[in-house]
Parts: sequence; C-alpha cells; structure tokens
Amino acid sequence: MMRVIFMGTPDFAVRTLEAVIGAGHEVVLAVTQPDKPKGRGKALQASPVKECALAHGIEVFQPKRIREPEAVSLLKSKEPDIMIVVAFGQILTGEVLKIPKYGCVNVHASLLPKYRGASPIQWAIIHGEEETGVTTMRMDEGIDTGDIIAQSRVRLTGEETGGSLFERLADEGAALCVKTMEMLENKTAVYTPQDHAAATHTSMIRKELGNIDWNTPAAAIERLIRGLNPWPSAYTNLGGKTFKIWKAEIVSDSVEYAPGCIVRASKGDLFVQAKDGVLALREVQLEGKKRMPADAFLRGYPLEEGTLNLC
RNA sequence: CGCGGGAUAGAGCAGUCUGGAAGCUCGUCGGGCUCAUAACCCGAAGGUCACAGGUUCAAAUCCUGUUCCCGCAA
Repeated sequence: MMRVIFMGTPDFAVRTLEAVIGAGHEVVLAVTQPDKPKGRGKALQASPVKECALAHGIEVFQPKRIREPEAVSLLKSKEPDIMIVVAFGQILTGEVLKIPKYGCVNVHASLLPKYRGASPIQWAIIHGEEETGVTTMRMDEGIDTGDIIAQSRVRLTGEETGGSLFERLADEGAALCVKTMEMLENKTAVYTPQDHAAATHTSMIRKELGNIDWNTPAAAIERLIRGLNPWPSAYTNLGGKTFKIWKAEIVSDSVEYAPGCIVRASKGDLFVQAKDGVLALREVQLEGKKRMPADAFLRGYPLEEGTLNLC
C-alpha cells in the first residue's frame, strides 16, 4: 500500500483514481483544476476528479498554478510515496517531480513515444491507426518524455469513435496504473528510456478542427467524424447553420459533382461528394435540433440533389 | 440572470406573424397489384398542439409564468 497524491481532471482520470482507491492505496490528496464556468447557465462546475474525490472523502486541492510555493509545500507536507498524474492539465516542475519516493507516474493514452502531447485518443483515430494503447512512465521535465514502465495495447477497428476508445483506454489505463504501482512496490519495475527519434507529437484538439473540408479524401473525413465523436464533433454548414455529422460511411469512389455537393437526398439516403468519393451521412444534427438518423432528417428538411449545399 | 433555436400522432416537420374544422413526408395496421420487393395503388387507426394561468364568442396561434431538449460561448 502506498500513500498517493492523485493529480487529474477529466473523466479519463476518474477511472484511474477509482482503481487506485479500489486497490487499497491511501489517496491522501486529489489535485485538480479549479472549478470553471460550464454549460448554458454558465454555472461553476467541479471537475469529474473533484466530484469523485469528494464522494470518497478525499481532500481536494485546486491550485491555479501547481508551481507556486504554497502548492509545492502542501504536496511535500503530505509525504507521498508516489504521485499519479493522469490528464491533469498543468505541467509539473522538477521540484514537484522530486517530492515522492517513487517519483511521479503518468498514465498517457498512447503507445509512447508516439503521440506525445494532448488529445492522443482522437488523433489516433483521425490518423487511421490500427493500434494504440496506454503507457505508464516515470515523469521527467519534458512533456511525455519519461522512461516507460509499462504499456498496454489495443486494436482499433473502423467502428471506433473517440468516445468508445476513450472508454476502453480509460479502463486499460486504470488497470495498467494499478499494475505499475505493484511493480514499483515489489521492485520488479524496469525503466525503459523512450526512443526519442521515433517520437511524434499531437496538439490540443481545437473546435475548428471539426470543420469539414469537403475537398479532402472521403476516408479522411470519415475518420475525422469518428475521431471527434462525441467531442467536439465534426460539422459543416447547411443554410447558414451548423450541421453536425455524427456518423458517415464511404459508399463509392465516384466523382461527379463538386466537393460538398449533395449527390443524393432521397429514400433515406443523404450522400455528399468528397474529393475522391462519396460519403453517406448516417446520423446528423442541425443546429438547435436533436441528433437523428439521416432519413429522419430528410423527412422534415428536404434537400435538393445536385446542389452545392454544404461548405 | 452570457447569446440563440426548439417542444404539434410512433419518427421528422409545416401551421403561430395575420386567432376561426389538426396537416405534410414517413412509419404502423388492413386490403389490392406483382414471380417478387424496402416498389406501386386503395383504405384505416393513431393528438391533453410540453405544463399552468390569462385575454376572447372562439387559442396550436395572442399575454404571463414554469418545465424539458438542443446549438453557440466558456
């Protein structure tokens, strides 16, 4: 059993926190981002990790900047054996990294050294990877550059969405974290330096990334749609309104219209021309409306075939 | 009180501005046609027009309040 300081913010981190608690470790402090205005009412909302910690009676700490002296001294005062960091959202300084006996262990949702940085889950799908996974590593001062302790691989299918992969990797990461802690405790852990030459980096997902450019290959658009489902979603423009596309499928490689043109809009089929083929939109959502199958959408919103309607 | 769209049959929508018989495209059920069909033809069932109150001879429609859903923003 170890004394643990847990650092994390979103849902992805909650799985690991729960697993660590479930494994019998003593979580003495949960560090998470300050509450932020969220939702339509713009009300302050606690991070998922904060809610989970409170539900387990764990002390919560929400520093604006973890590097500040008061924050550092609080971490020291807890005398942790280990710090577990999962999608925390702030960069730790060397001073903080040296606090725990076993160092700081990070759970990262990719097979490092590939996909260092933010949003590795979505990028793996957008890039059409066939395999990804989670990695635990001993953190150093670089971003996702520490020595690897353990990895777990998962296969990706053409059905995988950002949301579904998120779920799978959150579970994998939680299990791997517990296993990693066991390895550290019984001294069987091996630290493997990363092959830095093979490293790739990803950037934070921006909302505009979801703005579909129809003059790109159909396969790339389809992956973008899957990778950004359910957040932040891929979208286009229809009649001046945001038109989200939740699910699409490549139906042919014909190119008879201009990109973004409605190829077919009848019998429940909503086909759109991409650069090198045609995409069938299967599940869509117009601004202000609920998401719905394409055939339902067409019943109440008839579209003219052969016209340039999406951009 | 951040901005905006919406709630009408099982689904998706029109009708609301300008008050006056509850509609459309589908689905469902029954019948017909067909070698056959998710195709075509005929017919039927299915509504507390989100909820509450108000105005009116008369409210889906106008006024007031409430609930819920969604887009933006963060």
